[in-house]
Amino acid sequence: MKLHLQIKMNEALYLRNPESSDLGKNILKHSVQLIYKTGFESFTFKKLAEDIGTTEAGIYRYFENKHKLLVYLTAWYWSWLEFQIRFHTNNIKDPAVKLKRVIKLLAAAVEDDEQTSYINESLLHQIIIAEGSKAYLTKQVGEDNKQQFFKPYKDLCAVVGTIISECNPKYKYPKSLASTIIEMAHFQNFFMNNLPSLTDFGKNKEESEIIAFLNDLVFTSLKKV
Amino acid sequence: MKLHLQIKMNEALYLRNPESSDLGKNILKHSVQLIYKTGFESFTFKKLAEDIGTTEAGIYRYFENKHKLLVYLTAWYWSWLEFQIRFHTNNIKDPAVKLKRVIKLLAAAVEDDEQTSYINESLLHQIIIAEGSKAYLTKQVGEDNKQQFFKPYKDLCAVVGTIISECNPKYKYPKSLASTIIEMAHFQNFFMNNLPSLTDFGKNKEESEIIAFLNDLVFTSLKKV
DNA sequence: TTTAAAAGATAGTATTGCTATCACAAATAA
DNA sequence: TTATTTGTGATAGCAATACTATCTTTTAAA
Repeated sequence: MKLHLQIKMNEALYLRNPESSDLGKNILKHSVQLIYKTGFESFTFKKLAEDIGTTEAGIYRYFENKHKLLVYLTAWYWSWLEFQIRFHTNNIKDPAVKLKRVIKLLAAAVEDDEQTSYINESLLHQIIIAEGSKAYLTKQVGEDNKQQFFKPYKDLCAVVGTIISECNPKYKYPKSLASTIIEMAHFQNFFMNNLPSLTDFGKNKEESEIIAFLNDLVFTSLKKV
Repeated sequence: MKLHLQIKMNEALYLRNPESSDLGKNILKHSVQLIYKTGFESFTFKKLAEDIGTTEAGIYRYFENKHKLLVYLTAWYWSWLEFQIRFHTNNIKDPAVKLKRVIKLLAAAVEDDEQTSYINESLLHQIIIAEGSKAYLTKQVGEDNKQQFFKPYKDLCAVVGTIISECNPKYKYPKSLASTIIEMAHFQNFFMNNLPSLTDFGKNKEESEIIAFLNDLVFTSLKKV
């Protein structure tokens, strides 16, 4: 049985649904590769078109601009990650065990799940680390938020926040702690690889150490006094 | 007595020292205002030149491109903040009291220190919140790091990390905790104002709550068992 | 089999991100 | 004092980016 996970995306993110055609799927696939390779700043629709073997105008029929495409990719990632979390924490009763699983899923490298789709999750994970926050660190964040572009991210935070509250119902900052561990799972990874003196993991560059750090951070915070 | 704080900047960040002339100082002053107003993405040297009343070519004589200017401004900010921290924690013996001061300085709105310089620290603080991470979230981060562009940021993290270690010498992640609280002081502020459901401060939007959250996070982590 | 939708091909335009050149004024050195 | 350097202003220009428009061909649904 070949299971195909379909993620329902916000329609305001695209002009034509990229999942509805080969060209659209190619846009997603090659944009992940190209952004990964060149970074978001020097990524252009022209280069993407050349990569795919189509024309610039062709890309513009799917996405209004590269910012929308980045928001699409990040939204897709957060939705996918929330599914992964629900799947891998299903039937776990102990919220602390659950939370540990979540932290591992957030901070561990993603193994590419080839049959899932035309999106390489492992590359996308790297994109989220380096470019993810650019999706919301803009002047249009308010507009974009009104259009619900960040719903998948907020949903994920809410899921994590709920587990935190299950661990300790008296803890006062479940949402902020949730967004902190999500952001730090990525930032500490970026720092470890690029500005290692900002972390304690510079020697080994092992993501297991990031996981240990986050576990320590979270579980001492949630310890009932 | 009018004290004038001079920050020694990395010379590779500029082509001509902006602190050495009126035009240069105007570039710094107006770039802070314009980036604050329009965001870094739509900020251009053309617009900046119009704002100042000079020409685009004039700006290019000082800075190679807008990325270098952003890195300059962030480096200036971190240097300035490190000075603030050293100044305001001077003679405090208890490292825990010191750390609390630091967290407050990181997370509290900056009151503009008019006589300090032609840079509006309060606006610059807002720029760091919204644009600061774009200084290093690029493909050139390795190159930029080699040229020591992020030294002020790393120095600040080191200072905070040292205080953390003074609080609890056995704590295993002083640097990562330092970078976490610095980043979160800014991100939680951005979230509070733009994506409030990612935080627990949405109702009141008081930065004192961010400070309380960070204090809780840090001091439970550092509690000796 | 017709007809509509998607894709390809090509053109064009405004803005961005620069570089180059020349003239002029002010500061500085001889 | 004159000569010379240095900074600034003004203008031009060019390649790349970020789109929009139109027309034709292919594909696929009715």
